[in-house]
Amino acid sequence: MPARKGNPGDPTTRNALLDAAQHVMCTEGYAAATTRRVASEAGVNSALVSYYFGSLDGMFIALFRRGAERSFERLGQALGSPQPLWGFWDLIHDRSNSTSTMEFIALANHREVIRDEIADYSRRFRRAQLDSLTQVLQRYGVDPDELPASVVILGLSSLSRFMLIEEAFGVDVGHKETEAKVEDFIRRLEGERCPSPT
Amino acid sequence: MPARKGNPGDPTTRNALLDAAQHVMCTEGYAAATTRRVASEAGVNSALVSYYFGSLDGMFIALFRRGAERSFERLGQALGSPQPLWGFWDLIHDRSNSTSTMEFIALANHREVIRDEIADYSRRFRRAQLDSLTQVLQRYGVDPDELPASVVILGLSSLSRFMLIEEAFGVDVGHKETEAKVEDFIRRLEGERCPSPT
DNA sequence: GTCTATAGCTGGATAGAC
DNA sequence: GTCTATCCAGCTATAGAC
Repeated sequence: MPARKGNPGDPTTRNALLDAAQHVMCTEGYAAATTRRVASEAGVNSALVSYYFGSLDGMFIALFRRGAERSFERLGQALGSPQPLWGFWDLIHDRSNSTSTMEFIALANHREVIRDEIADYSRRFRRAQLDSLTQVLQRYGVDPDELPASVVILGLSSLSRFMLIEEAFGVDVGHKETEAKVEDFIRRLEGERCPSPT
Repeated sequence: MPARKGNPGDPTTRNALLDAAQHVMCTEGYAAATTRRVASEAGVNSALVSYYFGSLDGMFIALFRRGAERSFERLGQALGSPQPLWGFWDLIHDRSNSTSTMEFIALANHREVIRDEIADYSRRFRRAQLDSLTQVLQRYGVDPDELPASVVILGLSSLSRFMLIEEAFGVDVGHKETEAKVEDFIRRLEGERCPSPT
């Protein structure tokens, strides 16, 4: 189950390295996440990246997995809440995940191990979404021929990611209207958004 | 109007360099598009990258602009055709542009000049889409309060890009159904897709 | 225009001291 | 566990020959 090789070591330092890697990656792009840069951001020596993760690839995979596990947990919570559609929309519409996802996609373009990792995770994630939202929509009386759960999932996910990317560039033409339409749609099925009691 | 600096030089070599850059970028990621790698792919010496574009950034900008100009032309053709919605959908659903767009977005994350370039272009592109599709939808009798042109544009663009990215990873759960729904939507407004006479 | 050569960096990974 | 020191590879950009 380890990313590749590397030592168990001190989880504090290990996490500090992953935190640093995430930060550098999101603010300056994956190419800036070098061993030296990440280690210096974490306040430790660059040799520790090899020690903990075996290689840079190992570090990226460990980072991706950590994020994926967190996302998967949050997906479960969102879909199990009293307002699964609102929960889902809020989850994928979370800005903090978007940048890092984009970087991993670009990274995957030329690192095979990363690509495989993301593909696996995406399928698992999508399956969970489909299983859950199929039941939810049925409960709401939505005709699955008229509007399949897969279309709802892909529609919400893609709109959310697209707008987040554009906003990162300072482009937001038409976003207000589109967001309003999405929220109208959810509201019709699930009622007004209630603040989560957590 | 030049990207930055650089010499006019031989347009054949210049284009060969841009072609090579595009190829390397799409197949191995932007980080692989180094002066040496690109020049060697183009069959010339790496010093020519500096000669033609002044710097690597200059090369990326020149490459982006070349692609943007082509896309802008094609957008005009698509939106001016007898079936603007089909034309638009086919244009954005073109696989060959998707990879390169993704790389530029990632690149922009840590190269300011690239980010500015993309932001400018995106706004211009969106404006043209909005101006044109607003009229088209009106002609089709679509109520702009019910379904604003901006929502149609963002919806189609985001779905298309999202699915193309996923397919690049070998993930296509739910794509068939979603594509079918999109095409139903266009068909209702614009009729069966007619093969372009060109 | 296109080349060779090179200066000056920065990178990943590892050996070995502590 | 964490460090220093180091090897070697690869990069950008430029000077100058042809």
